[in-house]
Amino acid sequence: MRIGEVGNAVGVDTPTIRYYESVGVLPEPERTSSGYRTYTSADVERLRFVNLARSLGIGLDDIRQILGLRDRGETPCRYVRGVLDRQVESVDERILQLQDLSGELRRLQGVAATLPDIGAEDPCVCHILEPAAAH
Amino acid sequence: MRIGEVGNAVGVDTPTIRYYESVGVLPEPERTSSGYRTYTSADVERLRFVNLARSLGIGLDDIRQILGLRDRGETPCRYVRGVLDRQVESVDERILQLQDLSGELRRLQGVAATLPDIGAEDPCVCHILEPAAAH
DNA sequence: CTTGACCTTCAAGGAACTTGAAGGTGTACG
DNA sequence: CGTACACCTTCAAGTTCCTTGAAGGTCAAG
Repeated sequence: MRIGEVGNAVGVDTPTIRYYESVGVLPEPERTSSGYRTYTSADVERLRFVNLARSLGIGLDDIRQILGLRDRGETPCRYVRGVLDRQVESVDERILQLQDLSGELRRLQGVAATLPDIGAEDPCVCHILEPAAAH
Repeated sequence: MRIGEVGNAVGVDTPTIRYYESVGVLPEPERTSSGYRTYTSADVERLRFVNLARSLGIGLDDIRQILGLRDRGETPCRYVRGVLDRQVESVDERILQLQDLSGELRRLQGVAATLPDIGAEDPCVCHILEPAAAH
């Protein structure tokens, strides 16, 4: 299988596959005599795993760790549990931050709807945003 | 006022202030004879505005636009409204994505809690994550 | 006169790709 | 046989918004 087919099969574009290889998340594949990369079905599964883990927001460093443990015949389960715990925590924190942000932005939209445009002679940058600083 | 005082007053560290200057969001300030940057209270207000807008997730390009309009005596209100609309949309979309992600991660935590560690002879990378691909 | 806090510049790093340039390969069609 | 055309190669640089580090100048206090 060539790189484009693999990409289509898994849903990852070709520069990204080469990038994963360059950072050591995927191994260097065999090549045809003309230099094209050729992949086995095991490679495809590995990429599928990487893609899944990325979609869960797991970083390439953690993925490399998990795969490395597995390659050395070890069981990455404990490590994976730790990664999941950290991940849930940071995602939930990020959600709270964004909910605050969304509320504030909507409040400002409301302000913007009732306010006229400021005049050119007005010294403040923006009547919409600046009262927000009063917080 | 020197750069450190300005940073303390607004809550932005000094490399970041220099960075804002380097990308054209803040103007080049006056210097003392020995080369230290000196800021006016107008500069401080401008930085305060930049910091507020950043905390709303508004990008430096948009901020530069808003400030540029203002500097040319124009009223950035219409532009600001557009930025706000785009921002609300993208933040809300991001929240939905993260909520999905959080649910999936919690589901996997549950799976991980009931599963034993895989054995070293097991061919799959991870019993915790891989069933997630069945989605 | 030295210590220490503060300032300067320039360069590189970080996360995870994305984009672009310049060029080789493989195959189907006329 | 030639030539489109899709696909592949490598290397380098760009993206976003800073952060960190190195190497060194300035200034007030003790």
